[in-house]
Amino acid sequence: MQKELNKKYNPAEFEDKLYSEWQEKGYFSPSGDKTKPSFSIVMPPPNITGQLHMGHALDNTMQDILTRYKRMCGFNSLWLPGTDHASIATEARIVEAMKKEGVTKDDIGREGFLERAWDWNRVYGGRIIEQLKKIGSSCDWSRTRFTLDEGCSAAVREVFINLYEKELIYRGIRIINWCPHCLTSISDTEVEYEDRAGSFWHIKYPLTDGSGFVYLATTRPETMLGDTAVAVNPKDERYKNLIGKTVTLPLVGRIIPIVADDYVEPEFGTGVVKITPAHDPNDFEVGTRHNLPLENMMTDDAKITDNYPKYAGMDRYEARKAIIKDLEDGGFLVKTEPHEHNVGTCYRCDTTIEPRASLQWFVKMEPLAKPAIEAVKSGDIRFIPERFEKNYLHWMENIRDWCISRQLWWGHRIPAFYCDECEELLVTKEENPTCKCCGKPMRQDPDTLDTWFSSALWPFSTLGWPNKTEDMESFYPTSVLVTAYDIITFWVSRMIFSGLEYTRKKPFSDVLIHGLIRDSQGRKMSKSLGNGIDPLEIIESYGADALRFALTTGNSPGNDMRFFTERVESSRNFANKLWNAARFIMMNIDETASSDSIETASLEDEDKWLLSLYNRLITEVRDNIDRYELGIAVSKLYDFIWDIFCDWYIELVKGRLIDKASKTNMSAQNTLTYVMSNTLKLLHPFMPFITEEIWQTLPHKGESIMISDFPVGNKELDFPHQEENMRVIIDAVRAIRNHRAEMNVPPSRKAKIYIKTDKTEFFTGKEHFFVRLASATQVELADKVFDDNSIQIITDSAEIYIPMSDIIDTAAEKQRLTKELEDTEREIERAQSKLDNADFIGRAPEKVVNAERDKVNRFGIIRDKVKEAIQKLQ
RNA sequence: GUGGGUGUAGCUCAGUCGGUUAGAGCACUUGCUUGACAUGCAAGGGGUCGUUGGUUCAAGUCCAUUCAUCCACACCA
Repeated sequence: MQKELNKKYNPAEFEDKLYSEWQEKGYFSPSGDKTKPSFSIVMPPPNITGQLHMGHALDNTMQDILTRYKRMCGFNSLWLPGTDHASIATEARIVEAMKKEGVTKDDIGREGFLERAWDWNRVYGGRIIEQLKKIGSSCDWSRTRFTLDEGCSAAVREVFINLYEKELIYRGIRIINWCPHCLTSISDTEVEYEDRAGSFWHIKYPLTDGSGFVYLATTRPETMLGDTAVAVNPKDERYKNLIGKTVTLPLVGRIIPIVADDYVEPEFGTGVVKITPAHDPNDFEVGTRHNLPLENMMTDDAKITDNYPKYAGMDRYEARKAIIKDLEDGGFLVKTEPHEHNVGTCYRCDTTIEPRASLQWFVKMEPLAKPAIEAVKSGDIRFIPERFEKNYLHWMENIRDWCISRQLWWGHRIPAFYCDECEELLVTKEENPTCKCCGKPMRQDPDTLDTWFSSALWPFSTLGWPNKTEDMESFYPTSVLVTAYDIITFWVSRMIFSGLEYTRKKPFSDVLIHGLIRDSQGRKMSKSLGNGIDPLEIIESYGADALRFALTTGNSPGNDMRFFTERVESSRNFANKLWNAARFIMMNIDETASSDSIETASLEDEDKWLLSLYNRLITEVRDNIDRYELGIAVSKLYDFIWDIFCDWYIELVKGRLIDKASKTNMSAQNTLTYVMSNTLKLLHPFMPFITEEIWQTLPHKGESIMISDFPVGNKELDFPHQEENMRVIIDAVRAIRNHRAEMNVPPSRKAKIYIKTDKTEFFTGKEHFFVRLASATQVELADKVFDDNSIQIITDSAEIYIPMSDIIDTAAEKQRLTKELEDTEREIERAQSKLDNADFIGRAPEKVVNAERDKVNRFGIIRDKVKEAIQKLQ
């Protein structure tokens, strides 16, 4: 034997060791065999700010299962890892850290800041990669990428310039979401809305001609400083005469027009709206239609500008109070009522965002969205589960232009240059361009790009695009993208339109969506709640295999899952079971036992039965994984290994194994070894470590289970007759155990059994099973009626008599038999009513009809025998 | 407001193309120092598949209705 398994299953002893062995041997890299089909996954790059959390653990476990499976199936397989610079999140963390040192961005300047950021990446970017290795991720680390590395940056510049030339990127003044804390614009997807209690302030603006007032209401009175009009609906009879007049803005004194616009709903509020084009997206639209000036009344950090000396420097909420007070004092405040409304907040820092007109770069979305919608509608790109297509399509179909410029330093700098002399704008790959008209050096745009701009290119920028690389050739489009549903709009949709636009190909064929891992009460795991469970701690206590198994079992695509430590425990117990089964095998086989083939000619029925079930398992597991039904695949493996292999097969053959002299000893050894070894292969994608450790210990050919061939279904291992035979035997054993348990007969109390059956061929030579598994002392087969003085156990294939009349309670036995008779009759009735139905006979498939006939027959036999048994008792 | 999910055993969840008597883990009851494993073995109890209707030979599964619950998107100043 190669080596022995430790008596105790202790994953910590071998998981890290095996991982480094795999890595050293280069198993994680693609085979490079071009004659084989390719399989590729790009890993959703974790942020360099991050620690591995349960979501990562699930996401990467799923990717690892698929990759290991495909690799074993012979595919030229690549799982490409990497990290994301996470522009805004990382910058915020660094600024925070600097604050503790009393340093600001301005103190150290752009260069100094970027130095710190790269240092940060060196420290924390590597950390998460080490954590990913802990869960067994078999990705090709030699291809590890970073969204801000040389290649990704080149791809970003290429795309930016290309889109600019196609006029799909433009620079302009639009309303954007401004975070006054992060001091940058953010995109619509990065805004989160929450309900907040607020007020509705009703105020009146005097008409300039002194003929009265217009009454309106607002939730943000401080923005009145930026009002450049008041609007009414053109169809609103009440206000028709006001259109074209002007009002004088209270507190400010500015004279502003009353305009007519359909946007105003007469039914809502007073039907009059104050228009603040620089601070509200809808007002901005109205302003554009009516050529209204933009009056920006706030600074970057949401304070009132110097244009309004009375309020200058006040924070927006302070200013609100002051303005309300002044309005009240001036008699302009009519009333205040409570009002709940949705407030947009920054997804990174939770600060209330400020809609703000600002000069930014945008991607024109409509032309890009069209093909992206088509690709999904046509089925070229498939979501699993399908329902997420709707989410995606809904978002794509209502998409607005994407604000991509950020007032941050950590990220891809926008490759646009300005000449301060002649206002020339140049978008170029050059690093220090000069102005075309005046020859002077140009100034680069200080802004960087939205972090998702580079993530959108991830499936191909990581493979070497825009260069025509071998990796692009072999692995693009990628096979499947695995991610959680909360990131479909942020990322998946942007990869789809980017891939289609720049590479003219879809970035991936399948999008496998999983849910979130919640805590045991169903809450999202979050830092603020402190309810997160650290996957690394779980691995330490239970092993990575147990964690992976727990995350996969009972999980189905798209659905959230609660995390219970008990579940990990039961997964660990399963690993322990497998470990001990392997130990048992090791103790009972010789060196000649073989794992790579099986000679079926000399096998016993129970061996063939096991092989037949194992063979079916192969097809089912393959089928389930191919359909991304990982949870189903894994539970089939669990059932087979625990119930079939351990609880039945091993128990069935113990006798043959112990008796080394028996003629059937060797065939039991071979079957055990063969099925165990190959079942390990089926399980390997799910539990890579324990399967490798055991496989290495068993007789095997080849270096590693990781690079062995995934089993293929084999017709020669189908043994329907033996399956039926063993079913009959197992049924009989169960029936005996059941009766004995119900009558509280301890296993130590052995008894003789007599079997009366038509199917003697099923029972002949199987007597020893009853001795071993059903507490029998002696088994007698005979086609005769046995003494009344015994209990009678009835299955569809036999009547079993156990002479124990002295210990049974006749009344209880009669009651039990009566209940059994009733149950049986109910089942017969149910099946018979189907068979009596001409439609059923006519329309149901023959197989189904025969199954029902068979049922009636089987239960009919049982019924008659039970009846007989009851009579005998009387 | 629009769209979507979920509702199955005490708890957490599976349930593939509509087709045997609806499953698992945990929990529970009973028995077992059976030579791999008490992280175990055997036996068992526990379900009107949220409600009501419909389609079908056949519904946990498909359709409609309604209740509960969760989420996404969009928002009226």
